[in-house]
Amino acid sequence: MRPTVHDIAEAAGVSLATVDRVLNRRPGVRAATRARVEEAIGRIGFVRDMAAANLAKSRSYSLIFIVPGGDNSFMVGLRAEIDEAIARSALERTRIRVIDVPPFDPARLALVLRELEKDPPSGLAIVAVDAPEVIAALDRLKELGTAVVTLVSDLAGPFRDHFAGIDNFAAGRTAGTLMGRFKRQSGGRIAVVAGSMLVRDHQDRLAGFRHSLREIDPMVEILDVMEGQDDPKKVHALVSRCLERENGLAGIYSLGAGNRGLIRALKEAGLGAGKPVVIAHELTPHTRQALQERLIDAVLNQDAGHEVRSAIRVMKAKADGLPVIEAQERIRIDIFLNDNLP
Amino acid sequence: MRPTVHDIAEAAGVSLATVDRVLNRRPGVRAATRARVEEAIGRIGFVRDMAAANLAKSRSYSLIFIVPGGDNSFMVGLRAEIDEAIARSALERTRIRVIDVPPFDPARLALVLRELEKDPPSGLAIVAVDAPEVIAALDRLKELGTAVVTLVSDLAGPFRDHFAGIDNFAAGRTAGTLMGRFKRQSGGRIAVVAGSMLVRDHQDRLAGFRHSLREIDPMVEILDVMEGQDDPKKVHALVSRCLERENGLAGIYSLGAGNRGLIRALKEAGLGAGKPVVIAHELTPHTRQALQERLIDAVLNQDAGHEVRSAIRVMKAKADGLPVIEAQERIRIDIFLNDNLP
DNA sequence: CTGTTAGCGCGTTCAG
DNA sequence: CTGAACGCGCTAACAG
Repeated sequence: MRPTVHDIAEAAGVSLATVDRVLNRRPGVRAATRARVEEAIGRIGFVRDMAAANLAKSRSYSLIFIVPGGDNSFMVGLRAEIDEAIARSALERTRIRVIDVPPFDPARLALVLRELEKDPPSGLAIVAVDAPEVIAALDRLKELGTAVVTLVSDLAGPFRDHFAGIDNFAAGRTAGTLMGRFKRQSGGRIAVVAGSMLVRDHQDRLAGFRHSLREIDPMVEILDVMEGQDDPKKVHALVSRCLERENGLAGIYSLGAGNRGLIRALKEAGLGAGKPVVIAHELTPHTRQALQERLIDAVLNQDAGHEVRSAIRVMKAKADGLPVIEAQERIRIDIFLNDNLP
Repeated sequence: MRPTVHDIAEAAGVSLATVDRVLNRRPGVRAATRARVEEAIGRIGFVRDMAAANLAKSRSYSLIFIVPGGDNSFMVGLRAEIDEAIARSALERTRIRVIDVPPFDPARLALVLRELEKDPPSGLAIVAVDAPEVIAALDRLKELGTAVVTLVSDLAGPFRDHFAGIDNFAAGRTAGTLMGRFKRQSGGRIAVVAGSMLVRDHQDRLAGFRHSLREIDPMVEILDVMEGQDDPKKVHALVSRCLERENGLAGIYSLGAGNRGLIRALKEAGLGAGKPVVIAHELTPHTRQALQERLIDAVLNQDAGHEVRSAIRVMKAKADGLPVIEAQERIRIDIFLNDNLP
């Protein structure tokens, strides 16, 4: 049988209340008594039963997710994963709420965060935009005791407790290597489609891609980045024009969203055997089908379900001051070919 | 506030004990009463607090892992992950025990399983060997109420509740596609090293590999499989001889363990630019370094830590008759290049 | 068949 | 500064 608070009390010759005060680092215990209790805790190897503690506190974690709205397939999938987590949350003393914000709107985001200060949640997971007012607001929430987790897009610095997302530089490097090795011959021109060069994820991916592709194949020519704003229509227009202009394109790297437009452009171009090697990000119904039809050669993915579950685990752990299992919370860069689709 | 058993009792006009009997499907309740209680449960939307229930029961899950001994790097890593889980298990009302068995020894395995019948654990995770006596023993344990999870190597059929491992056929297909696309020119001879063609994982991987590689490059010639018994020394001898004999080998697929031997043979051969494309399984310290030194081109991996944690979650859930989150328990086929190493 | 009561391990009053 | 007593949501004896 595992030792309990009673055992500590007995071993230290004090009462339960005193043990509790020591355990929860509350004032009102003489230093000597405290030392005695702590010694007893160490000696008998006590570990607190968090389940029982939470029951006694009737603690219920209030967790908030802030995600950008819009019809971006990836974000839609992310929302779906959060909804599933909400469905399960009743079982787990957890109240999860989602707040939608317009994409790429720091002012609005900061406003929402200020609102939260009135009733600070135990945890906040946020698809962050890198702006001073956002960082300031997060900082204040942290002061108020909220555990802050950045989701998908990171924000370097001390204003967050954890990042639930992938290493985008490594993802770009991986795409570069795959591109270099999938091409049938060295050299050639490579097109790159991004959402916007203003967000860090996309910058990092591009930098990684350039780096590793040039290393593998110095002869390659990487064309100017096309920015499609993650909008299928814009991406379609850009890629169509590019395919017309550039005869015999060797490859296309789509590092943002809006892949529906890319796929449509590829189909319309009706390329044959010499089709460019295409690498895209995020497994959605569209990219999945394109992979099966061999229109896309590889998809790099971040598992939104894993990100959401991980964010929840981390927020709870941080709220309780508990350690997290690093390996479990590492979000992998998934590589999908037509052969290993889930 | 969430409804509790008290609320049910009040709503149904019965006592707590009766509610408890209904909730736990225990006998001793008239059908009519039972119906009333069930109606009330549905009406007020009650969900049982498992943490409180487990506390009251002072339930503690006893979980057993059975893994083959030996110095195979992958299995060593698996054991390490189990040990970490054991270190955490004190916090989670879980007693985890590991039993080592000699590898590939069905008789011994069956014996160990028979021993367990005396005091059936709540859950059993086993790296299974596909043999009738093993299956029979597992079947009996299931009868006794043990949740059975196969680990790494599956056993098709109803004698297990869950498989914590990868789809090896898909893994082989993925390796085949990577091989076909990483080769600089079509055709050529490909060597395959396996542990033993008697285990299912290896059969499946080979079949998948053949399938997809032939589809991508029909001109390729796949040499006879070399069986190295997952033993570095044997693998080294086999590969060395093969490299000597086969001048200008286009690729090597190592679908088993013992990669230390493969790597040593590659180094000794001192191949230059025309070195074969090498694809191996399982990320270990050795394969990781070989990937960094560009001796190996890609490593397919199953995350042992994920497998262990997943097995534990599933055993607990099955023991409680709770549902599992399928997506969370799916073990991915990780693809590692030099760019995305964790 | 049904109800009463005493805990499970911990947190939190409210007296001393 | 310290201790006794009650309750969190649920289970399990033991009565009725």
